[in-house]
Amino acid sequence: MSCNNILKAKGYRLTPQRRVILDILHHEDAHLTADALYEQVKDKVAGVDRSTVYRTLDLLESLGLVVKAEIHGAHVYHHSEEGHHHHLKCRACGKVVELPEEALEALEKSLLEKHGFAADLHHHVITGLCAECR
Amino acid sequence: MSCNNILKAKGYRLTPQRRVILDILHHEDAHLTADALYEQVKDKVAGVDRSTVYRTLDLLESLGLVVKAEIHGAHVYHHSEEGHHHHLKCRACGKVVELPEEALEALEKSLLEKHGFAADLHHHVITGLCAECR
DNA sequence: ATAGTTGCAAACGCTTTGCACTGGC
DNA sequence: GCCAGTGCAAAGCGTTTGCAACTAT
Repeated sequence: MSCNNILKAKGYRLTPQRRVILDILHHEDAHLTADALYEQVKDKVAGVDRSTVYRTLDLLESLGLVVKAEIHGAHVYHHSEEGHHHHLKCRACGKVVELPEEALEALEKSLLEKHGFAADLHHHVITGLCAECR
Repeated sequence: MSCNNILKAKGYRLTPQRRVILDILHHEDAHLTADALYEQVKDKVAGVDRSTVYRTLDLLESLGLVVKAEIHGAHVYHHSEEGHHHHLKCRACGKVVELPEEALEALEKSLLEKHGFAADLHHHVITGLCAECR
């Protein structure tokens, strides 16, 4: 089911602003900050307000359509359809490398077995130095 | 060498404010927010300002005497003498469980071998559900 | 003496809020 | 027509800054 239909099915309205925000999030691979998203929305919908972007992101996150993560104190948003994965962020060059979900499965399992802790390791960001910057 | 001496050795002054802040950080096991630290400092030094707490934390962090971490968008500070460790934070009850450094060593090693990525896994926070809240 | 350090007050950046108006359903 | 959703403006929060006064060395 498309995001649009999920919204409707839950009784939320499909406004032009939400349409555009969903559209951008789907065509954008990067992890957008609220501000970067606002800058793009602004070009397509005249007069949008930042608060609308924030409110929409909150809504989409609560519906599980968007994932919110944190990279160095900055909040980044990402649509959640493409399967879970993780990120390696280089603290020197800033490059972000994708990491498949399997990379953290062993850790997830051991935390559950040894500590009874069900970790949310679905969209994790790990900082460090990449191969080129070491 | 004590923190006090490290400060002096680098040409920084040992003011009453810094003395108190260092004292609290050493006698406090928890991870303090800047605000929580300020509240404690306030009781010992009349008229301290928040900016002094922030400036001192920045200084101590830059000297490596204090570690700054992030839990759900809140910055927490922690003195760095007690060896590296990690945290499991329960998203339901908020409880924070300590995790020994070894728990992430296997992951660190595999990231280095498979991706050439030297991860900063020294004070990591993992969110999830603890044993009681699952 | 003199640079490092402080308190004050003001500004900051990001995010949230209250409100009356608008527009999707 | 109803009520969810919007733009606007203002406030909120944690943090940073410029500056004149102070003080540890």
